[in-house]
Amino acid sequence: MLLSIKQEIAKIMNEIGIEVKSSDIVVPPRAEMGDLAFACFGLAKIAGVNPAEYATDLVEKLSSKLPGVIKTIRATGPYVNFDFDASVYIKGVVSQVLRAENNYGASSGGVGKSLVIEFPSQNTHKEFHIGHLRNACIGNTLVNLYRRSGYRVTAMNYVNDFGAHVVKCLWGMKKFHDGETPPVNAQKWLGEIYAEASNYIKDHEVEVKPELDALQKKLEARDPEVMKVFEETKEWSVAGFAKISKELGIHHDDIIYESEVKDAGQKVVDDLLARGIARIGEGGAIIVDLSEYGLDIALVRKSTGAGVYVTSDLALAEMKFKKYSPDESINITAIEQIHYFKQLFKILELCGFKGKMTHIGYGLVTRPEGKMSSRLGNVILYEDLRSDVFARLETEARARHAEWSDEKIKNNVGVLTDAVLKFTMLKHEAAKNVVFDMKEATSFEGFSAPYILYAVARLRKISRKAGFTKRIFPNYGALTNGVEKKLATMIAGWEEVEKSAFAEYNPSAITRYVFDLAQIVTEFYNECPILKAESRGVGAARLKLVEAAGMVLETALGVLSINVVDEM
RNA sequence: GACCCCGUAGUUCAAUGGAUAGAAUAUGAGCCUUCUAAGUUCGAGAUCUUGGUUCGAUUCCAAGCGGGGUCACCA
Repeated sequence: MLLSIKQEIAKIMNEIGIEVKSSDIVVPPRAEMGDLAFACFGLAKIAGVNPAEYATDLVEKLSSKLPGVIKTIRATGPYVNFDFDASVYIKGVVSQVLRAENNYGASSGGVGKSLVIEFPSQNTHKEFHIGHLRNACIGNTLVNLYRRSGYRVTAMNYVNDFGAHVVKCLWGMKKFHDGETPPVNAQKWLGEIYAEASNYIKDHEVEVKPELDALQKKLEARDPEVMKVFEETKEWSVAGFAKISKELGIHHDDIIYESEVKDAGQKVVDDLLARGIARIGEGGAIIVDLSEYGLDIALVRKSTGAGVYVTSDLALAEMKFKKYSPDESINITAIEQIHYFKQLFKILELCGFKGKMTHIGYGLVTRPEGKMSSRLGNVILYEDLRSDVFARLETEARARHAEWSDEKIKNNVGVLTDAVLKFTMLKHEAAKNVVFDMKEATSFEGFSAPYILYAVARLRKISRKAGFTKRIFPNYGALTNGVEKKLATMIAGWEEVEKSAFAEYNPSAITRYVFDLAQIVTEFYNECPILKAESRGVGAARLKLVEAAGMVLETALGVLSINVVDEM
């Protein structure tokens, strides 16, 4: 509604020869400036008149042509301000949202286009840590955003199951945990062993290197005894990841293992060499010199003949483009790989790949306490974080709801835990670091998931209790509080928030919006009674606003893959 | 050394070439016979420095200072 009003005003202005875009018409910073505003500086300059005069003039030209929803138009200095008829406007917003339901804000810009998005691309035999969690949250949100705008999306996971990390893990298992029975969460156990081994190796590199090299050779030679352990442990990781994916709402359409593309990658390197894109560098290693593009030199094969990360990535890209011919390919990784991806994309471009390739880098996630355990170093495991959050929220919930069954506590707190984790991972722009402060994240105050879910729970409660009002004719004309219009504008703002979050690959725009909306919902909750409204018509109209607000809140949270609860 | 990113209330984050730079926390003072006080109202508090472009710069440009990251055999 808000967007269409802007478009309509822009269209009317275009018709009388004034060149503006709908995005030039904005919601002004303060309510007394009206519901929409247009700044005349630019046009006044072109016309060679002073902006205030231009504004006065424009008001005169437009006043007879405006759509019905605009009650008044006035010049305030160099600005033109538009005021809405609250009744027409609120009714318009509410009916548009309730008609579109969860599709409110979705578009069809991507129909006919396709996209591959690769995340979180964790390794087997290693931990699923807090960084993977952030990766998955960003990935989920982007997948949802692309699908909502009509793209055919292939969510892909590229899992590295073959490399030095596997050797370290298997070595550590033999050295420190030989003969032990793995716990229920064997995936997590492997990750811990990897971290343990990795830390140990760092301090004892010289003495253990021969053992590691020997094990690597055996693995590469597919020694039956080593392969047996490798296959078994890989399966533990894979099964564990599947469980986590389910828990987080990740659905991958395709999972590729590095071992499947490793050999093909070497062929790509041969091809690069044959085409003169790559050449032989120091010590016989194969390199691609990208210094003319300001990207230094990329190593694509070690002097030993072994592949490196980019070797397999090149083959993966080839496979991706061949299989899905995407219009865009997106990779989500930690931000320090930004240079690596610039190199990879440049090499692909030199090979003739034409599709758009995007890398989205995210910043570090840490906890304020710093190191958690000497054995794990700074690694924060997803499972550990999750159970910490769960325990904290469970205490709260039990204190508030002594009558709730264990089952109910478990379900309710489970949803809340998931929401806390996801919201915290997405609250800042991807490229920025996040400090996971337990107290802040699980707090029910401020910029947090519980605050928002609480607002949703309250809205749902009103809807349940006010069922009878549904038969009453809503009296939008009697909504004169001001908060109602404010809420309508915030609800209507979702259309543009979704568009910009999508255009800028920025899930944090959604977390902020959801919080802003929850705040106004809470203000509305306090200011505008429904069950005890001045009249039944007012109550009915407000109930419509409650339903529309709830719909948009749940839609926006849904884009973030966050579920809601009925009660808190 | 080169390249990339960043610098906004005590702290964590927003925003915009334009109206009085928004929130959250922390801090001070209030509000529960009222649809859940896991809430809410009010107060105080910030654009690293110096130049430049502009009618207008926190935003764009340059330099400096400060922080982070990367720069062929690591993933």
